[in-house]
Formats: sequence, structure tokens, C-alpha cells
Amino acid sequence: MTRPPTLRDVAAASGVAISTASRALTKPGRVNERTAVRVREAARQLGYAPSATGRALSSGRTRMVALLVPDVTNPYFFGIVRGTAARLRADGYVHVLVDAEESVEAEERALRALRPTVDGAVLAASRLDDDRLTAWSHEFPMVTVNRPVPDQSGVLVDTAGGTGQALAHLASLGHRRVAYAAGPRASWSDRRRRAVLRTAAKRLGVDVVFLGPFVPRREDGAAAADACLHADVTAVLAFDDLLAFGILDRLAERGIDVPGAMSVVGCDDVFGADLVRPGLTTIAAPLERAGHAAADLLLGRLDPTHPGGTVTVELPTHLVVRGSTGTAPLRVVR
Amino acid sequence: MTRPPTLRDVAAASGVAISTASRALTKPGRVNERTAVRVREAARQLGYAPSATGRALSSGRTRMVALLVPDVTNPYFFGIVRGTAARLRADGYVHVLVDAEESVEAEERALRALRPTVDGAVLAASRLDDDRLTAWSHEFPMVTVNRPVPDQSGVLVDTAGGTGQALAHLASLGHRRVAYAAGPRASWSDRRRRAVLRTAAKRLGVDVVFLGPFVPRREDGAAAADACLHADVTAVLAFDDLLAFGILDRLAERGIDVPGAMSVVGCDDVFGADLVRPGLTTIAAPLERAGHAAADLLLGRLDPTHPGGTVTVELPTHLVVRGSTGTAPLRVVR
DNA sequence: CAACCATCGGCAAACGTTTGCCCCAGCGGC
DNA sequence: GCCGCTGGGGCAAACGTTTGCCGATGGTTG
Repeated sequence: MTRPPTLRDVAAASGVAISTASRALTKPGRVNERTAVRVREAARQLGYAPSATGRALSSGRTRMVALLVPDVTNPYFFGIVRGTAARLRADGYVHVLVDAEESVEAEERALRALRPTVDGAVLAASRLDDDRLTAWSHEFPMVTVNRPVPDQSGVLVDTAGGTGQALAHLASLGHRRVAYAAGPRASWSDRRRRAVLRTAAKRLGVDVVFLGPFVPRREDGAAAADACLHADVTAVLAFDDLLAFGILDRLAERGIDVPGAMSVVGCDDVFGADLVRPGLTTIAAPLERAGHAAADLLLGRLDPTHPGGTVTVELPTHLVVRGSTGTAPLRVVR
Repeated sequence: MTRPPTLRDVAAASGVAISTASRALTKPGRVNERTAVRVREAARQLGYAPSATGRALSSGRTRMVALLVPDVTNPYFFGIVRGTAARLRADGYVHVLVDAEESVEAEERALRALRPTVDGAVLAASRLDDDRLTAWSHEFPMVTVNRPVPDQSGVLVDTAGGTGQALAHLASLGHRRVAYAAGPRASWSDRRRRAVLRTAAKRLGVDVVFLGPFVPRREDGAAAADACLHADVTAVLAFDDLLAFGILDRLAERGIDVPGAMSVVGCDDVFGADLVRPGLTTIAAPLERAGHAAADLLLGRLDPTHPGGTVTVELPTHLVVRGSTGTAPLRVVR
């Protein structure tokens, strides 16, 4: 296990000064071509790769970007990880993945530790409160996903719009009483969807009953399903696909036919939504594009030649209709 | 957006030299407690966090570890990512995620670029050939997953053993002619499973027909399913769950009852295996544990006080029986 | 022939941290 | 009163890279 070769080794091997070696490799035309060839050949032969650490120290930029997610376990974030990874790779940035463990403290600890080390961060579904998020956004180039911060660039996925679409879809199938199985109170998306549902419900002449909040995990779908049955609805919009999977599990367990007796709509279209039977009708969120867009915004801010200014990218969603939604059953009046 | 505070700022604020500030924060007892308190207070007030870059340069260690996967998209790697992330986080290491794009060149490029920058790497299912892998293993502390390298620590998941179990399971259900829908020729796991299947088939009195190789993607399950039907088998062991999902899709499309007319067994038990209907019987690989173990091995090697020596951890698998396997149909002799 | 310029290479500082070495003050023992 | 020891603090080098500045060389122009 030998120490990696440094610029000093390359310089020695080609008989020039370190500064010349550096320029030969990074500043085309700055040194005589014959010298440059010699240096490049030596570098190749030694297997030289510049130390990102050394570079970072002298340039003040590390060419690393962190992605903070509350929970790497959640398939929701897989798409975001993919998107940011692809975008960062395209510009040769290193991708640091941080699991904030759903905890405000862990998230702040990670930000503090990473601030001197990475050039910027993408915060997906941050658990930080508004004040702290705003404070951090002044200290550190960052872009949020699904979490608007004043005067800060961000990516929003318009699941609220999709929710309206989904309700219209259910209304057109004859559903008149629909549940919304809500997510965490702290969720920005959840708040927006509630608002949209209230107005859409009025417009469409549908009763929407709000159930929850539920923790968006498959296990918690049981409680949500039971609440739906008790609330006497014929369809349910779940906060996300995981919750919807759990609802499907529980309905199957209780022998409730989907979509015959109950229609189920998820949100996000994560991996697996087309694996369940019946396939899950869901509001497809372009998560990979969201991650890509977030990284793109961040890279733009990091580029000093870039115009600047804050941008908010809002990505549209669309409803993917699969087998879990169908015409409303005849209402049984008790 | 202010420059993060450095040790110099802390030293100035507390009226001591940089070296004293450094020691006050990192060498308990080395400086007078009264002085140390002053320094710590200044650090706290300024929001000081040590620069990993500066540390790395002086110590030669970056406290970063890279995880190279061929394709972040594949749910197989989600578990590994989770496991390594958790283990690295526990020791305060930073987790660098690299997608090698299923390409030997990209993988080597990443290794070359990362060598001076990270302390070590976990290579999951490397696409590198043996020679290059061996060469790299001499240059760079690394641990492989499912890819044995001579004189190098690694983690192996015994899916071959699980395959034997799965075949026995099928035999006990009366299957007498079973297909193996193979994965890529280059796969080490695939080669081992073939060997195990050959001997197990003899012992159990089962005919195993080898089909493929198939690309382990859901889309390629269609070809695998058609090949199975043509080969006149009553059960199929798929290289992995993704392929099995695709086989299930195609069988459903062609109206073949699972498990009535055909039993299907997957491998890995990825996210989603219990979402399909019928649930997929599969060889459960402890992927999160594998990632955890790999990171653990690597961290051990990086610790200078550690005994040393190379270790190979072999993790057992077990068969998870769900709905996709059942008793063999009566053979139709044509 | 002098003044000027372009080309090319080297010196040294800077980035932030750690750490070996040295210095100084204070104190106890003789 | 001198020696030696110890506790506590600073100086400076080192890590690998980039880059502003300078100097040397050789050629061109007036």
C-alpha cells in the first residue's frame, strides 16, 4: 500500500519545478508544449491524480456537494438520490450522502460539520424549523426540495395540484365521500394539499374527511385503513405510497375489495407502486427530475460566472391511473 | 454568506496562538483548563467547526469512505447503501456515494480520482476484472461485496447456498423440472449458483435447465418467462428479484397461473418482493448487514491499532416462502 | 545597438490544521 | 543560590495544490 504520488513526485520525475508541473497539467498553453508532454507522460506513468484535499485548501472549493435526506431507507428518496447523483457526476462533483435520521439535531450537526468541507448542500424534506433553515441558508449555499425558504432557491413538486386531479378523478368515478389520510403536521406538502382539497371538494361537490395524521410508513396503513372504513368513505387519498401500500394490505386482510368497495390513491409513484395488485393509482412525482433540478440550481449558484438570483422550480405531477381506483360502490345508507 | 470561522479566528477571539487553540479543542489536559474554557467558549460563539480539508492535509486521513455501486437505480443496492451509511455514520465518517454506471472505465476513473481523497472504499459488485481489482487492492484500502479478491477482506452473501435451499423447496413441492434464469456471465454469484444447482439437482433428482443469460432487469423478465414456458418447466429460479418481477408480469400477461401452473423464486428479497401478488418466494439476502459488515471491515483496516489480517465474512441467506411457489402441476406429456 | 516584449520556468506565499520542538516561569530540593 | 523539573504556551514546519510575481532568455523593432 504505497502513498499516492503527488505533484512533487511528478515534478521530480520530469525534472521541473512543482509549479511548472501544476501548470503543465492544468493550464494548457502556459508552458512549452515539449515540457508539458514530458510532465504529462510522467504523471501518466506514476498514476498521478491530483489530491482534492490539496486543491480544496488552495482554492477554497472542495467540489463536493452533500445531499441530506431524513431517512435513506425511504424509497421516496431513492429517486432524489439518483437525480442529484447524476447531475453532480456530470460536473465532476463528489456526492456526499448524509442520513439525518429524521432528527433536527443530527441534521444540524451534519450541516455544521459539513459547512467547511462541502461547497453546498441539497436538503431534501428538511426537518429543520423555518428559523434555523433561514439562518443556515445565509451561511451556506443550499437548495431545498419541497421546503420553500424565503429568498432561497428551491425545488417544489406540485403534489397539491396532483391531489386536485386525483380528487377530480375520483369524483368522475362517482365517489362522493373521500378520505384524506394525512401525513405529518410539519409537512409543507401536507398543508398545501389540505388547502387544495378543501377548495376542490367544494367545487366538485365531494365531501372530504381528514384523517390522521399518520406516520407515512407501511405499518401505519392499517390504522389509516381502519379509520377510512369507520369514516364510511368509498375512496381514500393517502399521503404517500408507503401509507397506501399499508392501506392496501389492511383492506386485503379485512376482505375489502379494491377498487370494488374502496378506491385507493397513493402519492409519489415510488418503486413498487406498479408491483402491488391491483396496481396503485398514484400521483406521480418526478423525483429523479427534482433531485436533478435541485443539484442543477445549486451548481448554478456555485458557479461564480452565473447570473445569480434565486429561482424556484415547480415541477408538475400527473395522475397515473392503475387498478386501485374504480367506480364508486352504491352507497349503503345505514 | 460569510466565510466559515477558522482556528485562526477562534485563537484571535480568545487571545491565544493557533496551536494553543487547536490543543484546547482536541487535546484534553494539554492546556490550562481556564484557557481551554476560554477557547471553547469562543469556538462555540463563533460557530467554529474544524475544516476536514485542513485536517486531512495535515493528518493524511480524510475520514471519508467511498461506496462504489454499479447502478444506484437498482434496489439491490439500497440495502447496501443503508448498511454502509449506518456503519460509517457511527464512526463519524463521511459517506461518499459513487455510481459507476455499470462501466469499467467509469469505475476506474472514480477509483483513481478518489484514491488521494478518501481513506478507503467499499466496492459493491465491482465490474472490474480480477487483475485490475487485485492491482487496485494493493494501492488502496478496500473491501469488496460479493466479489472475492485474493488476500483481501470481503463480504460474501451466500446466495448459492440459498439456491440449494430453494431447489430443495421446489423438489419437496413435487417439481421435477426447474429452470434457472441466469444472470450476467461475469457475475461471481451466478457462477457459484450454477455449480451448486448442478450438484443439488443430481442429489434431489431434479432436472435443471439453464436459460439465459438475462440482464437482471424487470423488462428482461418477459424473455425469461417465455423461455421457461418453452422449456416446459414447472418452476423457475430467477437470478434476482427484478428478473422475477418481470417473469411474473409476463406470466400474468400470458394468463399463466402462478403458482398453479408455474412457480417462481426470486433472489435477494429487495423492497417490493412482498408487494407483488402473489408475494414472491425469494432467497433473502441480508443486504443491509452486508453493507454494514463491509464498512466494519474497512474501518477495522483503517484503524492503525487494529490487529490486521484479511477476513472474509460470509453471510447466510434464507428462503422466504410467499405465494409464488406451490405444488407442481400434473405434467402434461406432449 | 538599445529598448522593448513575449515566452517560459521557478520562488514563495497562501489555504487550515496538527505537532515536534523550544522557551519561559515557577517551584522544590540540595 | 543553583540546578533540574514541570506545566503551559508559542513558533514553525508539514501536508498538496494553485498562483502572483519575478527573472532569464531570445527575438523584434526603432
